[in-house]
Amino acid sequence: MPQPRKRATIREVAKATGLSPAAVSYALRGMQVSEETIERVRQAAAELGYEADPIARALASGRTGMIGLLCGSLEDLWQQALAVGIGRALKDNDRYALILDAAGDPAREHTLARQLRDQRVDALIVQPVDPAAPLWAELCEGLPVVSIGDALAGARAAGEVVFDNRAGVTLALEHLRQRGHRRLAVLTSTRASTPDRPADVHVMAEAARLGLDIDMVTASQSLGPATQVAGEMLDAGHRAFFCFADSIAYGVYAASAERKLGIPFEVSVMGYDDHPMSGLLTPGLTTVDWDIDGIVRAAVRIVVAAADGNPRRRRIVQAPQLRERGSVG
Amino acid sequence: MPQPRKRATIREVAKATGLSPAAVSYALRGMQVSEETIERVRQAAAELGYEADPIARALASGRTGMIGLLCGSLEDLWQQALAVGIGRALKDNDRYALILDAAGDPAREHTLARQLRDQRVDALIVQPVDPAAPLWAELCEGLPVVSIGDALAGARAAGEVVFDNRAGVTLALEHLRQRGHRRLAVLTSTRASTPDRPADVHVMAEAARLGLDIDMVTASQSLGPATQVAGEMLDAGHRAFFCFADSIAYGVYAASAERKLGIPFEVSVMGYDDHPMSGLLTPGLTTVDWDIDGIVRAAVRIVVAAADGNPRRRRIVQAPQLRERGSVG
DNA sequence: ACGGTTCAGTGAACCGTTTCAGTGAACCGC
DNA sequence: GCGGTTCACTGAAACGGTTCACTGAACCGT
Repeated sequence: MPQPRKRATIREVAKATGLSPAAVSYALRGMQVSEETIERVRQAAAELGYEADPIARALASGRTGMIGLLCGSLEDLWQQALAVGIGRALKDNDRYALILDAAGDPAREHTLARQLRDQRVDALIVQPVDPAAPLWAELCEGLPVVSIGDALAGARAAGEVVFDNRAGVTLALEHLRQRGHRRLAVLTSTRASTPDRPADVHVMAEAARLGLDIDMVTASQSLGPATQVAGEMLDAGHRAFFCFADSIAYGVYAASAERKLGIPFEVSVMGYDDHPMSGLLTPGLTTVDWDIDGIVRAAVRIVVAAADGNPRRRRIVQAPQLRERGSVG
Repeated sequence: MPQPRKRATIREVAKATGLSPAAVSYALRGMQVSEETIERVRQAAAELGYEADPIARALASGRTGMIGLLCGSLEDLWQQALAVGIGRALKDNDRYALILDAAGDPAREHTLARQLRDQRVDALIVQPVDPAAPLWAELCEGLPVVSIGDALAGARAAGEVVFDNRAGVTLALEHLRQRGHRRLAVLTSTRASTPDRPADVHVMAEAARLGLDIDMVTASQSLGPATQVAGEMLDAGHRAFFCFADSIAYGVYAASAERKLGIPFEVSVMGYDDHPMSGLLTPGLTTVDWDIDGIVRAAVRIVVAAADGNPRRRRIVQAPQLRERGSVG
């Protein structure tokens, strides 16, 4: 397709200043040239409306200045908030994010992760759907990867902001047990949709330890499907829910309302994440809070350092906090 | 940075098959070559693990297969939902989206829009913060642009999914008036933060027509700041709100709760958008529904056609619908 | 058997940068 | 005033594809 007005190239700037393209390239990045020449080049570039072509730059240099963000499942409101937060924080670091959505699908995660690498992102933040995939080891050599949520198995990640899901699950289940619930419906998320499902394993182990009788089923984090699944569990007689994402818990609210069942007197619900909307519901959703701002800050700090070539390999473990609001009777 | 295992290039595939690089390039895209050769090239490519480098491809051909999505303000839950929806719909069309967030800032919108063009996106979907910016005219020649929300002034857009904001505003204000409210606090969004603010103009005109006394102020769509602004208006004695985004209305809920003011008996709220969460609140948020699925479908259909080189220039006007749920007393 | 079309494939230019190796010239201490 | 650095800059080769203009062979009807 013919661009109507052709853009100025570096060669034209070179011609205009009587320098070589190489000198212009250096000047615009402030390397190896005299202050005076830099100024001259800047001026000429401004006059010609020249701006370096990011694609050509990426091809030649192998870097883009962008940071890839691969989300596990953007249906989830909490993950949406995380993505937006990371995007904003990166912007404050004069970087920008390429946001992609794996939609809870390991195969798609695989494809998109490679795609981001091929796009020459300087670093990658990933909230892995399948943290055990061999893919990560391959990616980690040659690209700094920061994982959020679960640690990447067998891969040298540049950083990790790990959720202590074991503690989070314990917190949630103990709370439910303390309130007298012995039989639970557990709605897990696509966030942990891999065969081994580390989070699910914790749930089963903890449930066993606490003597709880659980009925586990996977639910999507979008409201419609979550409501559907929650409804089925209600109809099956369940009255106490542990949802592995606040977004899923919202489905329990919706399904309960449809059936004229009141929360917390007839139905009890626990969430996981603490999305801002959870505090607005009536009653507020009791949930496990992961301090989203802290996660954003930590991940961005690590990833920006890594993208700049700073090798500090950090592992941050995020501690959960019970946020009691009244949805558990 | 040295890539540990170098990727195979097209020249290696050429060598392996005894063909020229050009022939391989054609073969992999199924042009001008015999079936037999195509098969041979495919096989060799698979064996070598060859995959075309998207950056080099973009530089040479000027296309990437990606579609840019420039959101007005991703703080807004509704716009988040829109972005996710568009991302998923594009995926179903074997395309993928590059999502960027203008954060309600026209200057940033300007920068990011050019950045997307420079990234060689095949087409652009934009939810303009400043639909009157001269930028759009410049972008539209050489790149198919589809706008959502407002039409782009003075630009030959490839398509438009326009919200009939005049009708939406009328619907909202008439509803409030009918319920007996004469004095309103209007919380507009950064979505319309340009000097002329077409949406704001509608509000003032309609308010004048209906004899309403309005007090208009801009609020951010994130919960914290929105709550802050709503609180100030409550403290100033306002008891009836028209919010130009459901996300802002959530702030009214929060601020009212803080002050122990009940909705709808002591405070009335109208939203604008209809985000799924609005139906979950108690009481449900009365709002103006824009049929987000329809918008997604329309925008994606147009943009995919445009990216494929199909020139049909469509303008779709979205009609609003009152979704009455009980937040207006 | 002949000019004219197709067909399958080639060679080289090109896309717009970056970067490596090198080149004078100026400058350094002694 | 001489070897050695540093400085400011240049030329050309990447980077990894696509595409334009051709070419030789096969095939066509007559």
